Amino acid sequence: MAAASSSEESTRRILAAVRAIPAGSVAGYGEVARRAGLPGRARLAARVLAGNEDPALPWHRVLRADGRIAFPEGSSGYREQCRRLRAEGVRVEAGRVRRAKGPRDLDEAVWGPEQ
DNA sequence: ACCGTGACGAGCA
DNA sequence: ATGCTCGCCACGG
Repeated sequence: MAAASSSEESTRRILAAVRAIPAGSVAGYGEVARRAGLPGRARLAARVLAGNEDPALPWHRVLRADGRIAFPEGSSGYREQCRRLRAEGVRVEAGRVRRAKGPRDLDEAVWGPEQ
């Protein structure tokens, strides 16, 4: 699949990738970018979310690669994201999504729905 | 055109 | 785990 060219299309693809994250699971910015056909463009994914206005977009399911919430702790965005994630049954502790411990498939198991 | 900034990420100390 | 550097790139000043 060819990489997206116009910024408009990149934005469209990134939004589609975010909408594709199932409720109860999360994805990293870089992962979203990859799924959008834009490897290495995590910052673009972040920018797109920052400018999004669609209230139906599940932006709260996107986290940093280390599982932490990207907003500064205590900010309104931080609190809102925490709240929305918990409402979907995602475990959040100290601004970071709780992953089960132990070896597992890195992608699906780590970022998949809480077990 | 240059530079600082940012809802980032991988690598390395 | 924590912190830093560097790569990435769109934007605003």
